[in-house]
Amino acid sequence: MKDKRGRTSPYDPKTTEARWYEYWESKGFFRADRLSGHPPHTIMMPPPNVTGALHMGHALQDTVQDALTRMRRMQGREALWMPGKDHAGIATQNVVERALKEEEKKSRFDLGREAFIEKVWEWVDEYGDRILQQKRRLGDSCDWGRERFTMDPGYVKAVQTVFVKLYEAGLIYRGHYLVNWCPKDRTALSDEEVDNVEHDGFLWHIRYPLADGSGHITVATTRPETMLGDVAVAVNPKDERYTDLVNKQVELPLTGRNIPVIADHYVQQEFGTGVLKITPGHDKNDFEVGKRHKLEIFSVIAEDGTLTEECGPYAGIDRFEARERIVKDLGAGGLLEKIEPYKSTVPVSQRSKAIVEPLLSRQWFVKMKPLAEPAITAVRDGTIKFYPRRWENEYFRWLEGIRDWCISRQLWWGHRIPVWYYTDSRGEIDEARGFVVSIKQPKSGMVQEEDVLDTWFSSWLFPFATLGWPEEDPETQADLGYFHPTDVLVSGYDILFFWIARMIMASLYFTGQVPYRDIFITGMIKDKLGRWMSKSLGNGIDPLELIEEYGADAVRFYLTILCAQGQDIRLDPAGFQMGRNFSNKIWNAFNVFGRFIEPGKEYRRTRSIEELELVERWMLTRLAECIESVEGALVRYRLNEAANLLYTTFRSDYCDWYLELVKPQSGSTMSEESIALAIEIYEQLIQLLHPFMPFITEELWHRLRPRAEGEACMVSRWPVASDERDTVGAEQFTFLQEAVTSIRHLRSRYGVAPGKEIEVTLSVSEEQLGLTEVMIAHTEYFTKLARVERLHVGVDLPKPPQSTSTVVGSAVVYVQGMVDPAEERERLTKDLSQKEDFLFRVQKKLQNEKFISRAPAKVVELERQKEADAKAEIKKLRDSLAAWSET
RNA sequence: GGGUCCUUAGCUCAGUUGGUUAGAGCGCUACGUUGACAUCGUAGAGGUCGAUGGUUCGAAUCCAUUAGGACCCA
Repeated sequence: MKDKRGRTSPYDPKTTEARWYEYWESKGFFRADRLSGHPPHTIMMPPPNVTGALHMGHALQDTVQDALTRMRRMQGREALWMPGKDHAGIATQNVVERALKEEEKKSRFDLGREAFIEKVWEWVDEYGDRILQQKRRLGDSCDWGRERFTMDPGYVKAVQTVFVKLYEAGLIYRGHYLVNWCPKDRTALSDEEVDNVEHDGFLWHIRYPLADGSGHITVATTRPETMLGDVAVAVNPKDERYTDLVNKQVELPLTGRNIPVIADHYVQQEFGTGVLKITPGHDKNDFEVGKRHKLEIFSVIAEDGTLTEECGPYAGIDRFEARERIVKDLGAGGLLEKIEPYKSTVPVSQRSKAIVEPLLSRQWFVKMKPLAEPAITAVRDGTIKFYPRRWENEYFRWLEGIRDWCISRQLWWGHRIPVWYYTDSRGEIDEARGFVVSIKQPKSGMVQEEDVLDTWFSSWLFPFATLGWPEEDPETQADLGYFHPTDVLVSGYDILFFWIARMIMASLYFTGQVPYRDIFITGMIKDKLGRWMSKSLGNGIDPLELIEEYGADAVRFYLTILCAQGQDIRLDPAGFQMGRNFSNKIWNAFNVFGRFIEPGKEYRRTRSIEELELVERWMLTRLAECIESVEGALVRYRLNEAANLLYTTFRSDYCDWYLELVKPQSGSTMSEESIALAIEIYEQLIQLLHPFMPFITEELWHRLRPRAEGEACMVSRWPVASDERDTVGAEQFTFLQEAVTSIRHLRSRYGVAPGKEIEVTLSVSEEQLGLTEVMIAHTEYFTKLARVERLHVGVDLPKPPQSTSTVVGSAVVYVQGMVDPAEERERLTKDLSQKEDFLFRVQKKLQNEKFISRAPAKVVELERQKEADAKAEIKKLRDSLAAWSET
């Protein structure tokens, strides 16, 4: 650990991380076994997409999950962190299609369904594990032996069983509805997969001539290309401008078709001209209007986004090109009254970014209301709790307004819907004969539904499908019974509806249990400027590069520090230096006593707390308090608080004060007893840090003491806050700290050379009499920390000649040998006025009768104490100042 | 249009159920290589907690209004 100059070299994560990960895994520490006899603690990892690569969101969420898992494991729970990966229908299909095009210049249609799926499997086999390998670099302590893929045979069975059961319960139905259609991916989408994006468009005012030749009516629309599918124009029944025209016929331009003018309250009079074209085949609202008025439905846009055969001269043209042509043709016919700029929202596919087309098609749906109700109750009655609470509102809002879920996708990669159709003599599907819902082919000759299921239709089963459901053998039953319900789900709010809420519905319906009791919602990671990280912006930060540069522990620790109660995180990669610096500090601190450790020797403290040094008693007290606070922070999922507490305790308490005082003078060595306590405290601190920084703590834990084969920090027993405390000693030490700080302050102000030794007089007040002895006994502390050569302590000592002073509570610290009256007066005057301001505020409070009568006694007592302290300090300051005025 | 969140030191952010003389990291200033650590230490500068009004003995924290920003839903 030393370089040529005899200096300790910085901590190098590369030499430890891979080694310890292999060690843990080879010892089976990640495995969770229900026969252990320990109470379980389960976390389900949100399964990453097989196509994915590790990004900062994973790094953050895994850090949280791993910290919770490791802490619980150390606390004696049988901690299962269940890993898996998601087949991610569209995403994966797209990736493989792209690869196919690049490598073989082929489309999936060139290969055909079977061969294409074969290709996808090859791809999954080759690259699917990449992200899970990357997660190992972070130190994730998941039970890899249980890893599940949402396309595993067992998982497939779970998905199909769920489909069949929901169908049999009347919760799945098939029907022709207007669905969100993505012309790019050529599949239906659920409402959740569609974003409404505002864009700058136009409002076209188009004249529809009246069939009787008595003029025209002007329609305002944002989508002229769909006019070919118009079946009516509509006005508001209250709109007097158009009352006469209702029930008349108008001629649909460019088609010659006659369509009626209808009255419907859906029409807003203020919008455009107050006349809407009704196109039930391509607009959800129009669809409803059409239903009310029993109008026909025309589809004029095909699945690929081009206009259909029925569109005459426009057939086969893409919808946006058709828009331009139609507008042009209308203009040429004198039917275009005006065009005005107009901001409207367009539905966009979250994945492909293509504009979604409402299209009439035959799809499969889940009736959600019956599933949603118990899920609402579970959160309402507190069975499930959100951290932070505010996400409950969002959850309720969605579930209370829930709409049926379109689960069929016109893709090839995914769970094929377990529905079978009869065929006719030519082998063609004969829909007229209906269908059979079944996992197995019900009859030879029957063919399976071509559509696959929405990816989320498999992910929503994750908490129980990964634990063996629906197998009924006793082994898996027992596992499910033991690990489910899980304890906490850690996830981002981006998949609150897609996944979190749906899991609750599925678990409740199929297992009768909630999937988890707590939901910890993390913030999302943004870039330095607050923008989402995305490939197209190129502003992503690769966690693996960060690990390479700073080490996994540093990355994890800094992410934990940032992870405050669901707030989004603006990430500045330079910030990870903090984590690295802290790692290094931990590493070097060990060296202070570590270099005196005799190999193979076991150091155990024999002294009781009464026999310890003042600083040791103080440190033990601080440690116990720290453990309590960390504990409290962790149960409330305040990981950032826990990390902060440990940071301060380690850095300022342990390193800056404790180690500075117990480390030996140059040339001498540390006593065995002293080493033993340093080890004891250090050991607990690194155990507490282990959940956040597993690698470095494991390494140091082994250097600390001789360890038996198979022991490890990660499976060591979590420290318990000890009763071995000395609050009186701790207070005395705190006073000493303040005195030292003020001496250092004076040294600094007077520019005293660091090596120069000084003489100090400490004048305490009568009430502090007890301190005198303690301070004298610890002159050495002053020497070590502030280079005080001689220390005089007494009650109300006079100001030594040629000295400067500062006030610490009701005590005065005089530092001899440095004097500058002007400087002194200035500083003391400033301190005095500050203190007087403070006293004024406190007294104002105390003079307020209402405060005395209404505030809790404890608070009043505290203020009284403040008043007394401030008065004592002011007195000392005045005295000092007076002494200066005399000279 | 409905809803949620954010606004605290130059920057990025913490701040339990209202009671601290409002904190951290980075940055900045001065000094410093004393046998753990310059990926460090010591000392320091820097904030009327977006604005206004209210509730309260007491407000960064609760309520209302308002300004700016982010997001979700329609």
